[in-house]
Amino acid sequence: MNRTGSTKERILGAAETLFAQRGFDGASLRQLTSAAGVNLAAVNYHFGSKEKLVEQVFRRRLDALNAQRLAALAKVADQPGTRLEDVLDAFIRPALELSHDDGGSLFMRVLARAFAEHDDGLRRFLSENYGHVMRQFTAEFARLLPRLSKEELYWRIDLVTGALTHAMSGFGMIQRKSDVSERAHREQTVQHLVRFAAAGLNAS
Amino acid sequence: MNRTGSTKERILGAAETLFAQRGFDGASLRQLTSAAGVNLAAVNYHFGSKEKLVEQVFRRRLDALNAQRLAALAKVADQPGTRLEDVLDAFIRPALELSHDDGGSLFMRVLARAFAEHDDGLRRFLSENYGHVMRQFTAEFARLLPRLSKEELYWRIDLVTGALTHAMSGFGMIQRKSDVSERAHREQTVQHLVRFAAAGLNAS
DNA sequence: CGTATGCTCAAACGATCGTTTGAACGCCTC
DNA sequence: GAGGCGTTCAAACGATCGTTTGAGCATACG
Repeated sequence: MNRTGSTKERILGAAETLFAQRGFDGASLRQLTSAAGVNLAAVNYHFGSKEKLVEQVFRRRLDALNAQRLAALAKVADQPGTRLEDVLDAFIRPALELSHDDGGSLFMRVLARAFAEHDDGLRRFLSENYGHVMRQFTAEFARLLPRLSKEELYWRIDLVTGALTHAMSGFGMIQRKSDVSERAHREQTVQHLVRFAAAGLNAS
Repeated sequence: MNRTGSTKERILGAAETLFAQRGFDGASLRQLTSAAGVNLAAVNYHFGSKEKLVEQVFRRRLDALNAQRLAALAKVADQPGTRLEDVLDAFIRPALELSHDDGGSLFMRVLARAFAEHDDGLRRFLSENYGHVMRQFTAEFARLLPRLSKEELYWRIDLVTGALTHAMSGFGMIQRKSDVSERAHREQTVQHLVRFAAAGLNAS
């Protein structure tokens, strides 16, 4: 039972953890408020409904993630010397850093769940609020891979996204060894992903 | 309301559809039995519980899928002329053919959900029943990619699995165009995936 | 014909769900 | 000190959940 921060922050933290562990349906408001150390009614008082709480859980992390992604992209986009790996790094690294923040790795599982849920309302929310980020990255990929048709490019970006989501959300078999620092492990992960994705995007 | 087949088959079909659409928690037995055109109590009578029904939904598709995968692998494994693309084809094509069968594409969404759920019981079930398939493919990949360390190989197979799951479960932006037959579209999809995955596995 | 057996049915069980309510509380301002 | 305001609280709301029950039905076998 978490006792630090405001009621809203405690709820958001507990929601992230429990949504990751049990899913949006599986985590009840009673479990959630109990873990947060707040009253059951606090969720509806502060957020209006469970659904709006889900939105705020996303907003808190994704606003920061996509700001970092766009800042990293801005440094390499439309530059003459930019390599494919640089753009991929701008796309991948902020996500991995988030997933190693406090509770951030749990959030990546929440995100993966959201993809799997296929919930139209949630997809619309994600598309409306963060679609422009994917569009900017796609434009830069198109610049660096001019020989790919638009359809082929979409396909491959989609496959990269799948590999990314899968890896970041903890599906993977790979675990950090005890003799490797977390920083070093994250760096290895970024490089594995960038190398794999660059090769895939560049294929034949 | 489906009226074809036995009660058990009708339940399995409706369960697959509703689990894909609403998730394991989100789909209630009342919705499910109503869609199947059977009595509410039929699920507990024929399957024992909702959880065991979930298991049977998996078993029905995965038994066939993995048998096809192993048969395809057996034709190319341990052969001198085998290319990486041949093994990937054996891994990818049966899954895509399943996902274009009647209701099969829904099942791939169920499978993606199961991954996202991180449910330990379900993961143990999948590992116990179908882990040997992944081990056989991994051994063949290791034979064809001798320069990769074991850790690197695991990493890349994991990323391939992520791209595969993502693509097959309908997350993708790519839709079949009306002037392309389903057979042709599936063939294109297989080739996109195999090319992307082969390049990724072979990276630097 | 009588009676097992396999299955289906409507009805109900207790539990848990998201949400709402109205009283009580702490704190600031007047 | 009185009153307003944002917040928290226990309690209850109706709805829906997975599961169980026992009667009723059909078919098969002696």
